[in-house]
Amino acid sequence: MSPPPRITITQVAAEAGVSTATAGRALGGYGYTSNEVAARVQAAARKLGYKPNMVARSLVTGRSQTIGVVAADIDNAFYARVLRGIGDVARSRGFGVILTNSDEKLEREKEAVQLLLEKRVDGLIITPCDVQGSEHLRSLIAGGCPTVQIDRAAYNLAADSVTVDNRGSARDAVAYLLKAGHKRIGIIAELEQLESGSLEDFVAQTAFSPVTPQTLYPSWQRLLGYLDAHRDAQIPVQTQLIRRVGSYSSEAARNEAVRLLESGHRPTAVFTADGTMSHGLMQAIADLKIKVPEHLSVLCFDDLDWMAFMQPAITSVHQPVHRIGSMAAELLLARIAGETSVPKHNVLEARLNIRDSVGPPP
Amino acid sequence: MSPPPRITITQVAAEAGVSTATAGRALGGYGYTSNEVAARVQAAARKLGYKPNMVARSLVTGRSQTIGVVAADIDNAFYARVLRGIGDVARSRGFGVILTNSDEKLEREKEAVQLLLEKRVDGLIITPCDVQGSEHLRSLIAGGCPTVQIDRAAYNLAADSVTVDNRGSARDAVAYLLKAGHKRIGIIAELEQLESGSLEDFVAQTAFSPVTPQTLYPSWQRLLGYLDAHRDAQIPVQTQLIRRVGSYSSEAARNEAVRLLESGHRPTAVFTADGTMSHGLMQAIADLKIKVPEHLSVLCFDDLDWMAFMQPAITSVHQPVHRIGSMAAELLLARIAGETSVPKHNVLEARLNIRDSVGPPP
DNA sequence: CTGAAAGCGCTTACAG
DNA sequence: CTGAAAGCGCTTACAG
Repeated sequence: MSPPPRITITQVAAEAGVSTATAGRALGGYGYTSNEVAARVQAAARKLGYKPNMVARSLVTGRSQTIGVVAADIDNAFYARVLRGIGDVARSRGFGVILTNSDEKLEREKEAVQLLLEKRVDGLIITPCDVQGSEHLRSLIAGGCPTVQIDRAAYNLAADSVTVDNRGSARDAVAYLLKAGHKRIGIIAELEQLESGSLEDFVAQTAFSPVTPQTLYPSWQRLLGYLDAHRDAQIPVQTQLIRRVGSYSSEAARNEAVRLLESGHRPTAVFTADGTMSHGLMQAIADLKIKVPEHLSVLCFDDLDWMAFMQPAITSVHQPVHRIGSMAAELLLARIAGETSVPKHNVLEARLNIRDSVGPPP
Repeated sequence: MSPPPRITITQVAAEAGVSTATAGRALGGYGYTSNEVAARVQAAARKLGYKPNMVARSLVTGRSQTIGVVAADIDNAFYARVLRGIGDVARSRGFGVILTNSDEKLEREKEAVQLLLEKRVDGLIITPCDVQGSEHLRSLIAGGCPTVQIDRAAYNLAADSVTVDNRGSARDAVAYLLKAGHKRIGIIAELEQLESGSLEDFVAQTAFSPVTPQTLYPSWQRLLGYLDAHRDAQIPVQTQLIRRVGSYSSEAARNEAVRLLESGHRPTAVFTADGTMSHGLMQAIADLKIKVPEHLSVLCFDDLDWMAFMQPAITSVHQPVHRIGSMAAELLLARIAGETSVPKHNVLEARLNIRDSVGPPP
């Protein structure tokens, strides 16, 4: 009933009649061993049911064969799929994955990074929840911990990143709606933090000078694409059609969407800037019993083709989410293995998934 | 540019002018220290930027403050949410979580368990992919590793489990459809493995003797509930309405649903036994342009209220998925802390989420 | 309350 | 190719 004592390499060595050093070499895949001795040691290990203790190995080698992940929220389908990509790569390379959630809270993120550091991960993949205040990330990297950012890239941080072309894909999506004849296109997006100035300032300012998108969060970058498309088509932007939800909450998005659709300025089409916003819009449409696309055209950022199951079908922008994860993991493992080229910002293309459902304005 | 050397407790001790033992006591939260010394050590630690090395601590204490999770597929919303529950509890108790995927493959599951064992997790939470052939789990537990099963419980395994009342909730759901007047109710479920005998045998057999549900997979248990409801209502079961998809694939479910809905025996209502099957059915309904509930009533097992956004709304069975995860984690942590009562099979209730959409048969 | 010593289970130079 | 010794960074008895 009591847990049987674990077998150590010392016991295997004794059983095989060799030193622990030799047993280690025969079992651990390092150093040289004669075939004869190796076989004897392996037989002894099998006989005793020896399992290596990676904790001890980590202590001496200084490497844990583990990567840490700080996701915003694993219960969000985007991160779930990203994690799948990470996990697939990690498994194939014999690495473990430690998962934490930040909930977009800086405090949580710091705690998570702290935990991962104490557990001595060999590197980490993170969704920085604040692209400005990333002092702890800076010191992390200064401390020599390989780090890959995902979905966002903190300003001025010398770390790799894997993101999607937010601005370009949003531009394409909105251009598609404009081309179908829509002139009043709503946008529902998170758009929480802005370094300074109001939304109106932001819109006015970008009409003249191109903003550096590096400093912006994905939702702001997607808004930029929305503005780009309007400028290209020479259609004026109406700020009351731009709706800031303020958080990644489908409930909040639903409320904001209802307000937009019930306002006196009801758009003829709506663009949602991420899967959560899309979720909220769908609820609002169901609440208000609006027919798509007869009464309203919809173009969703739809990470996982959820919306594809909706009746009627809607047009969507599809991100290569699994690829984001696998690419980040591959990059990180390369860094861990000693790849020392300068940090790269990898931007993946999103795909506009045309269906039969963007109609002309009613 | 080179990674600055890590600070160890030895250096902190030197800086504070005490022994490493004392420094450890002041920093590690064990043993006694005078306030004066503790303060001096903490000051030294802060000054040098000391971060404890949990790997070293683990080696000596034999505990890693980490739990391992073997999920079938983190990209499945069910597991993503379960993992959220696990992660929330783990974080609040200072534990890390190592995640692995088995993809319902026994080989993968074994590798995953092996990895977790080598990393010396303090316990693990697992979705056994085979409720019969669980020899490796048996030896795991014999080895003294606290283990909690989730979603399924392997036959005759002396380990805790957290599952939902599959049979009861399916019975209630199907009874609801029967009460609305439906007599031809299709069921779409995974129903892959069966110990022995055909589906027909299974149905015939349960008409007389109650099967022990412990030995069954969730999808079979839900089929049992389907059969229960029919027996209670004295409505004969038609086996051609029972569709075995054979895997947790929404694509396969879609094909099977199309076949069911295009067959000469088209049902007036369909019950889907899990989120993936529900997904597939929705696609089939869109493919065939079937109107719900005018042409077909639908009752879905809908873990995450995905279906709730569908137009029109459908009735669903909602599982307490986050709770499954948090409960499993709490149970596991209690075991790790030394709780030694006999293993418990915890069965959570699923909630029938009535909407306005189950109509009478057309 | 504090320190010297031993030890957790491995790997790593260093001799041979 | 193999072994004796030292050491990774902590914690744990054991004295004092």
